[in-house]
Amino acid sequence: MKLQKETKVDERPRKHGKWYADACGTAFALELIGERWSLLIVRELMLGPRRFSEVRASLPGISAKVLTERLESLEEAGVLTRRKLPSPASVQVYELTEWGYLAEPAIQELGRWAARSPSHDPTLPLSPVSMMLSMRTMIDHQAAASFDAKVGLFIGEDRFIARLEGGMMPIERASEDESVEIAFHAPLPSTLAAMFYGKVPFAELEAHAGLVIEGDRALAERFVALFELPPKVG
Amino acid sequence: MKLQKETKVDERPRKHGKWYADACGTAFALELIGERWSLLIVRELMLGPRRFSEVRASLPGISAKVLTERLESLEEAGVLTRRKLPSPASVQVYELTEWGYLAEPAIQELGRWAARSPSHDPTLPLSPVSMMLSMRTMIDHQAAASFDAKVGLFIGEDRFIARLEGGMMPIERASEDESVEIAFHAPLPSTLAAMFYGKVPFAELEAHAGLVIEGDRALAERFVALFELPPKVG
DNA sequence: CAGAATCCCATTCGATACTG
DNA sequence: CAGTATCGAATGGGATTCTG
Repeated sequence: MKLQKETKVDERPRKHGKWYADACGTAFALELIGERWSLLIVRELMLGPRRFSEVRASLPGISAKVLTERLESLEEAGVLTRRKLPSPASVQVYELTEWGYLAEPAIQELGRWAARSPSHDPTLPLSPVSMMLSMRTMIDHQAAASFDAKVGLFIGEDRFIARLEGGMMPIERASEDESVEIAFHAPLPSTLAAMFYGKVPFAELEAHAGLVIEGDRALAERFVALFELPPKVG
Repeated sequence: MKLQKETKVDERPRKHGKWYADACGTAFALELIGERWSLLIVRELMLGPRRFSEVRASLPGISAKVLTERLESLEEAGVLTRRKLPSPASVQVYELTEWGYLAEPAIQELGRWAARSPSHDPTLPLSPVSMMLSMRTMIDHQAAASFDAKVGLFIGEDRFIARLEGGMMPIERASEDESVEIAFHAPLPSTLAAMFYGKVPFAELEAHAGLVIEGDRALAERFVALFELPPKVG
């Protein structure tokens, strides 16, 4: 109960709604997720609930303080909720709200746009979740329409399943040892990036990057061919 | 030439690429346009080149300093260029690059998403450009496919022409007294918002909000019916 | 591990004044 | 009009410490 600080009368201190007085939806979006790190936190939760330390580990450079603050304001904005997992686990996780999950197209469009910049550097590290989301962004829906498959994408400890069907490709964290038609095991997200976007041949990545492919290789080739980075401008 | 400041060795001070070390396109987008005000500046240029003072006037609360800084970093990022208009005018304007114009879908998706928030307040002021962009966002492309028209949208001093054709609706600033099939004159952007999104009847806005409609009113009704805000979540 | 609380410096912002 | 210069205040955010 500190009562000092008489230099400012503190009329409506902050909470969102402070930055831009603008009815434009874009401006309002920026009030909600326009602070540094906010949108990347949303991105990390896009494929399911995560714990504080998991989010922090995926965001190189964020401090505990800032992550705490951002999680608070995102919760307040209704983008995510904090939830206590059932009994035995009993661990706290952060999960997007229904509306929070609807931010995916916006995240994708931003990524698609930035990827077309002449100055985008794709050699930096990448989180497993952002690699998965980029695949959902860059998939050729036309070509994928005639391709049904269940594909395992295993990056280090992170295990995902992509269900390709009718041109759509939802991705979830793999519950357990689910059966898949093809499985890609990679030590790092960037290995998959080299394969899907760099079109580096399987053999090379298997020899030098620790890639392991299970299942029909011709099918794997067809799957990889579904993904392509948008053309640069200029 | 101040040479003090030995407290920091200043290795690679800034320039974009500083914030997030992340190959994810979304993260890179945030490096480029994630600073406060940046994306709104891009928005204001989305319908054509503008002068410093015009941008400033559309962004309530931005200071000259910050606008100058943002224009510089956006130019550096390749999002916009500064250009001197031909001879008689000889005035400086800022214009998006080809790639800068490609940001529109990202801006739209952010706006569409935010508009679905339960806490979005649509009663705040709105710039003419953001009203126009929102119309491009909220148009029902299905319904618009069978509707060809040239529509004038005149907000105070700002004059726009929307060319509805094949479900698309490019909007440009009106060059002069171009002929249109319908024209809406409104003193404020919010008047149009009330009409297109609030579905306030023409008569009421004509009586109390200074709305003036030229052309076939039945056609105008059909046109207005093409626009609708996305449903709130919840 | 998840976070709250402090400390404290660097950066950023906005207001104002000034200039070509 | 289109910025530049300066200054004080607010904010940001990293590091560290503490707690359940």
